Amino acid sequence: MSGDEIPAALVKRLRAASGLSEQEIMAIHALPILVREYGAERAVVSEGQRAVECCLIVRGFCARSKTTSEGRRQILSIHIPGEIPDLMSLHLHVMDHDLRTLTPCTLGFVHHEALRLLYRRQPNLADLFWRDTLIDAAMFREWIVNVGQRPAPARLAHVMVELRERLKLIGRVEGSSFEMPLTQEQVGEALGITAVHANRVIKQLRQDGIVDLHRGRVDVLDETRLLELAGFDGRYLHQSPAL
DNA sequence: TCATTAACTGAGG
DNA sequence: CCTCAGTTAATGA
Repeated sequence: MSGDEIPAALVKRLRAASGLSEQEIMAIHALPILVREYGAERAVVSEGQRAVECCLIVRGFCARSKTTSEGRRQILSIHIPGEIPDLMSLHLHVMDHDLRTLTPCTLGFVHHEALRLLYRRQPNLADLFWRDTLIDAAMFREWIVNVGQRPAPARLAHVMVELRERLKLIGRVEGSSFEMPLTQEQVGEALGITAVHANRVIKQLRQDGIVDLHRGRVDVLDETRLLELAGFDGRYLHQSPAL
């Protein structure tokens, strides 16, 4: 990871939300960030822990999840480079869920104090992070509808389309194809189904000629039918600035 | 280790 | 009777 490229995806995302001044970009690049490497399926912060730093994803995919007393794990959200999944720990110090890696990851850690200082010096950035947190909450609402009300194929389709829209912000969609490097076990955890059933659903979408999930990549075969199946309405992502 | 598939089971419409 | 989904187990990449 070369020099000041650590917050590159973060800057891209914030830029997509609204303009960033040179000063604000410099302030982000000046953040003291401690970089650590993680393997796949590693705990970053766990429920009950007291967080003193926030985690910026530099490379790889992470997820927030909770595990029931019976040991069933539900993925609550998937996170991509440029995102700070545990921004809330700045105000809610004790974690109420787990943050873990899905794939091998490069993670950047910023102490809460450094973020507070940034907020004081760049109030516009504080607004942007606040906005980010609200969109995060909107994604949770959509996730609940997804897992609670959609049939499994539509659930998978919806997760795929949302992921694609977010990957677009950091320039990581290539034509009709994008990364979704989850194992079928992890797909099952996201959709609330077993890995075996996740396999059936993936197979069905492939056979129906809608979408192919293969070796951590999604290939969209039929955009129209994918959107229709997902019942996707991107309003909740609040990406279009002029509305 | 992960993905795939079959066979069986039961819930529910 | 049909669809959806969990369990178990075998097998392939």
